This record gives sequence, C-alpha cells and structure tokens, in this order.
Amino acid sequence: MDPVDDVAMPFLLQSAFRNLVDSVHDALDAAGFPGVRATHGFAMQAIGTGCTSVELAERLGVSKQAATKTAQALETMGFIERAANPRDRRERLLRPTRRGRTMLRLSATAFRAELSAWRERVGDADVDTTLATLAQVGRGGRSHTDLSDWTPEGG
Amino acid sequence: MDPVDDVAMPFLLQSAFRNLVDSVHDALDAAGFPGVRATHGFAMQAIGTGCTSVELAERLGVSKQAATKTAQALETMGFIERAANPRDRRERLLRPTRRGRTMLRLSATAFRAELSAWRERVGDADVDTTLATLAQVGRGGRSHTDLSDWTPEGG
DNA sequence: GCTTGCCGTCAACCTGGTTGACCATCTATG
DNA sequence: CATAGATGGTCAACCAGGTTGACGGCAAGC
Repeated sequence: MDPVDDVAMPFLLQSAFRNLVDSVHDALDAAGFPGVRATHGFAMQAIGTGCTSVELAERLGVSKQAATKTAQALETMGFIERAANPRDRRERLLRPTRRGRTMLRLSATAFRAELSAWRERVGDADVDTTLATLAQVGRGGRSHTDLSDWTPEGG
Repeated sequence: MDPVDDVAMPFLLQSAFRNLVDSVHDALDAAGFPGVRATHGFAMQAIGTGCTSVELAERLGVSKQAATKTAQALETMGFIERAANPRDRRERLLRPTRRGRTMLRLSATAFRAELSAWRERVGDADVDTTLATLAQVGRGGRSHTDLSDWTPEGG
C-alpha cells in the first residue's frame, strides 16, 4: 500500500465515519427502523437513561433549540417520550421508550458488527490502535460532544 | 487508559475530524483567509488543477447542483474562476486562482502541522497505523469521495 | 413577595444538501 | 443535413440540522 499523506486524514476520517454510519443505518432499516439518521442515534446515545433538553444540548454540544428539534423528531418516531416532572413543572424529562431502547441496542450491535468486519480486514491490533489514537487526539481540542455520561447499554 | 468500546468509534471519528478541521480553519483565519468552511477546502482539493462542475460533483459525491453552489461560493471568495471552454460552450472550467492555490497550500501546511501535533502526542507509529487503517476500511464501502485524481500540491 | 435566573418554545434565518424542470449545446445517427 | 438524444449548467422549491434572539412559565433566593 502506498504511504498515506497526512493531508488525507480529514477525508479518511470522514469517509470512515460515513461508511460506518451508513452500514448501521442499513442494518436498522432492515430491522424495521427506517429513516433513522446519524443525529438520531447520537442523540439517543446522549439521552441515555433520560435527561432534559438542556442536558441533551450540552451533551451534544449544540444549542438547546437544536436539541429540542432533535428530541421532537425522536418523539415523533416513537423513540423517546417527554414526561412532565412534578417537582419542576418547567422541565420535561426525555427518556427512551421501549422501542427507543430496542433501536439503540440494534444500533450498538450493528456498530460492533461493522467494527468486527474492520477487525477481520485489518486486524485487531490496528483497529485497537486506531480507537486509542483517535480517543487521545480527540481530547485536547474543544470537544463538542461530552461522552462522560454515556452508558450505551445502560437502559 | 480504559479500553475504548467499539461503539465509540463514530464519535471518535467525528470529534477527531472536527478538531482537525477546526484547527486548520483557525490557522487559515489567522493567515488572512477567514470564513473558509470544511466544504470549501474539500472542494478546492477536489478541483485540483481544474475540472467542470459535473466532475466536481462526482469527486465530492454530491449532486451537480450542490457542486455548483459550492463552486459559486468559491468563486465569490476569489478561490476559483470559471473559464469558458471554446471547444464546448456548455462547459465552464473551474480552476483555482492564485489566491485559491495559496489557500490550498496553507491548508495543507496546517493539516500537516496538526498531524505533527498528533504524532508528538501519541507517536508516529500509532498515527501511521491509524492512517493506514482508515484508508483500508474506507475502501470497500460506497465511497462518496473519489480521491483518485487529487494532487494536493499539484498547482 | 419580588426579582433573578433557568427550562422550554416560537420565529427567523443560514448552510449544505436534495430533486425536478429546463435551456443550451454537443454528438451520433438516419 | 436534420434531428433526436445525451450532456453541462442553471433555476426553483424544498429539507435537515444547525444558529441567534425574544419570550412565557416556573422555581428559588434574597
């Protein structure tokens, strides 16, 4: 394989991301969850076992209005419900429905399956190195996404 | 470092991409090229030494209308010019201006600088492995971006 | 109890993409 | 040579996902 120029990094990152996300969406589509977009999966992950719109916004690194829009889409698709909080009637707790949790589980499975394919193609060691490297270079820059409270299988 | 779950891959890819692109934009901004977006740099790379809108669309993996819009933005910013082709009066050849080539060169330099920072942080070997791994997993999936004709420093 | 501040929402707008329709032009064919 | 079809480019309408600004409802602190 010819050497990869450093300048190619952004393209490689983006195309890897797209390939990964596309394959997961294909799997979700086949499993009866059509129309799921990348943002939806991200947001579901960020919601975890439940949070408010403002928390979601912080976790996704977007404005609260954008988070609210995404949450509305998720609610329309039946992935979350917005429960009133009797203790604070301003708040609406976003929490995944049964269907939402199923989608998340399928999504995680699909991600792992695609990663397994990568591992078969290039070897476990290289994939692990890639994960570790990206995790390290990810910190340090401004992180638009707070991963601290994510429990992908926590529901 | 705790092990990185495979499910984290999309987030790592995306945040690495954003960090990288943001740092390059900061550098461009500081060098007198404000307002450059990721799409602009990508498109300039894709245009290379010159191509038509339709070719640009193919290289970027988007519709020709989207490519045309991007090209218009690039022209407005003074990075490309659209020359008539006397041989085929339908065509308009998109080709980088001097300023456009300068921007591309600065952009490439900034990418390499950021990658150098990565290399210092995690070591050459890991960055090389990451590049090679991403390059391999990138092929195989549907590639939205044709890198075949790119000559980043070719101008 | 009133002010302050936070949660959520509405509205307007931007960017970067989509599809459909269309005109101008080139090209291959009858 | 005329013409039908393919191709390059543009216009218009629309969508998704993000932004900022304004604002109403509610809770909480002096």
